[in-house]
Amino acid sequence: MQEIHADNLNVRTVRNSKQRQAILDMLSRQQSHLSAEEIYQAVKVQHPKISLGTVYRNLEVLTETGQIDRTSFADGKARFELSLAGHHHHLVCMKCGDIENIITCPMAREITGIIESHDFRPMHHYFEIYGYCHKCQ
Amino acid sequence: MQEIHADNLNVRTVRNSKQRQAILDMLSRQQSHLSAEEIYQAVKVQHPKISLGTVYRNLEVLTETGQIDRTSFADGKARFELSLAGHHHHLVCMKCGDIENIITCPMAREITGIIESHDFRPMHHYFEIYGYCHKCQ
DNA sequence: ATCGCTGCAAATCATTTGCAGCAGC
DNA sequence: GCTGCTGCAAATGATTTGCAGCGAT
Repeated sequence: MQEIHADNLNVRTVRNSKQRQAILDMLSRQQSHLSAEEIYQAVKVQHPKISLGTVYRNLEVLTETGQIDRTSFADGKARFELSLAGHHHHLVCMKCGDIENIITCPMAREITGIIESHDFRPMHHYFEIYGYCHKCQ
Repeated sequence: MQEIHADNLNVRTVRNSKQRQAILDMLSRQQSHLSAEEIYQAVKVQHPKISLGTVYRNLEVLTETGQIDRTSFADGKARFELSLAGHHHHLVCMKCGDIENIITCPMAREITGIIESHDFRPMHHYFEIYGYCHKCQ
């Protein structure tokens, strides 16, 4: 019988695995925002036996540990990128699908004031702008 | 042989149907943002034979004609509401799931300026704030 | 009489999950 | 050795689509 310490209550140890490392390496070489399927295809080149399920499970762990960011887009797909960039928002091209980051954030004093006047406690937010990039106008 | 006028090139006539009207009626009695499944369940009360496929097809037509607005939320589900409210954004409660509209829009001069300096032509945008509503804090 | 719209069922797409064996620590 | 992680395959959930008949104009 194992003793119960605070340390092993609700604590899941996260191990390293070649697959998780491969996903992370791949995303650091990548500038763009990739869907789970795209990540799967790219990692498969070096790791032919990796499964899409494993990719999804790792994307979730990496999101929880804050190493990557997940964003849901209007097409109903989530896309992922390294967290390095810090907090930012997206310009999504409706023609070529390209996604560019902008570091400007709308959560300014004026807007947080309005939100709090609704008795709402904001935790996070999404701000995605859809339109046409310089190549596609 | 039918003559070809500009009027019937690429123009799809939209007819009225009891099902479409029922969906619209239902949404006007409703204040909240409903998923396709919720709309289906609600309309089924008066229209027991309506199918979920019909609901989806009508939601698409009504969105295209601008009578309703569709928004994709982070849970991967789209939700719908009458267009009456005009342009607005959402406060989404992460506990009870309630969605409140705010008419404040972050697309101010400062931000559109930054976007255009990226050579990007914005068409529309989403701004959703996730957090806790007054009941759930 | 068109042809858009319907119900039904099957198909598709993104994502999740059960399971038995393998692999970090 | 414990237990998290994997590949595989099947399950789930949201949404779409093929089809033959019905209904609005």
